[in-house]
Amino acid sequence: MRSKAELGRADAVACVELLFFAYRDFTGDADAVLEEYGFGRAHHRVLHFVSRNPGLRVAQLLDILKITKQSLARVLKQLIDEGFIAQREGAADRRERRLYVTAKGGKLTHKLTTLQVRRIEAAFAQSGPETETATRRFLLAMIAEPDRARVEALIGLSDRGATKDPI
Amino acid sequence: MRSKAELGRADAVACVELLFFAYRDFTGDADAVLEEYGFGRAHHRVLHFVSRNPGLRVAQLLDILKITKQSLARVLKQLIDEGFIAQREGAADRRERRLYVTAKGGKLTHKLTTLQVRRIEAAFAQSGPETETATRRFLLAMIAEPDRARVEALIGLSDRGATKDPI
DNA sequence: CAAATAAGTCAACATGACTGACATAACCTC
DNA sequence: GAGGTTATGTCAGTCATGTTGACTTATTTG
Repeated sequence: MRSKAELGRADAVACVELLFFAYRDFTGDADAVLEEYGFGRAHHRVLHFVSRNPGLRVAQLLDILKITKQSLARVLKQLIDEGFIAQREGAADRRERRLYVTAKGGKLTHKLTTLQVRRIEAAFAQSGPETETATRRFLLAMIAEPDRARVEALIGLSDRGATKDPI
Repeated sequence: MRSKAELGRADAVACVELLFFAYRDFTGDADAVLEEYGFGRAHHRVLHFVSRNPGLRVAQLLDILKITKQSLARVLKQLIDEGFIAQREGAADRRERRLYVTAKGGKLTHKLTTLQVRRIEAAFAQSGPETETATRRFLLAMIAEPDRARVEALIGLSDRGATKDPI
């Protein structure tokens, strides 16, 4: 029992390690499946965000992922060439290449998401369902502004709607 | 209000994204400092775990990091050459090269840890101190066995003792 | 002494980041 | 309509960090 609401350094260090191991295993499930397709985590991120935001522009995706367009180009090209992602000209601005997952891409994304969702659900089942709200508030608070607001809006939307799965 | 204690898929997907963004920003603070030293995240991980477990054997470190010894060799050699980590022969078994942070290495580790701890503390301050226990339980539950037990023991120890900072 | 173990090393390779420079098409503004 | 801006794509080279496979050395253990 510490007197203050403040964390001891040791407690915070524990969280550092928890985050490291939790994230490593969180991504591990999907990594294994991706390997079968010859894809990596970079492909997964692209699939995920395109699937979640159909019609996403390349520039927006770059902003979300915080990588350079040269880095994105390689994985995006592969995903397009192999038919997981499709591009369509923007209706208003024909310079834009709006990104969409194809049926094939949506299927893979769904498979990957399901793995991650399962681990999260299993974790909450074990830690107690009441830990969900707290965890979400903490994770959101960990995100640096100005992304926090954007993420809040992103997940805020999906919280309400029906299961708007990408496929 | 969902009728069950079960998460909706949309809620779990929200957690997927929260984890992605939270982890990205969590590591970002330290990455910036590491760059000044010409180090990367790999060096940070080595420093962290050696600092937390003085006298760690190479084989144990490999097991924690789940990388090959050839991968470790490169970063470890740099850290040793530049005086951040020291090796000492095992007392009982002279084949072992027990790893320790030097004063220099401890200082850097402390600096990096402080950055991460600050973000975590700021996050809890914002999400409410009552979210701490819940978050820690969730993160622990996210870790796959058999690591979960090991991590539990690791942080369990440090939870109690006085601030056993590595330097 | 032989075998197993702890660690180190050499070489080659893959992935996914990066910088910098430049190309193309479409839009916008004067 | 010319000229600048924007969205995107691409070429070329580099770096960090991971991989496999093969082999060495020192030491402990059976």
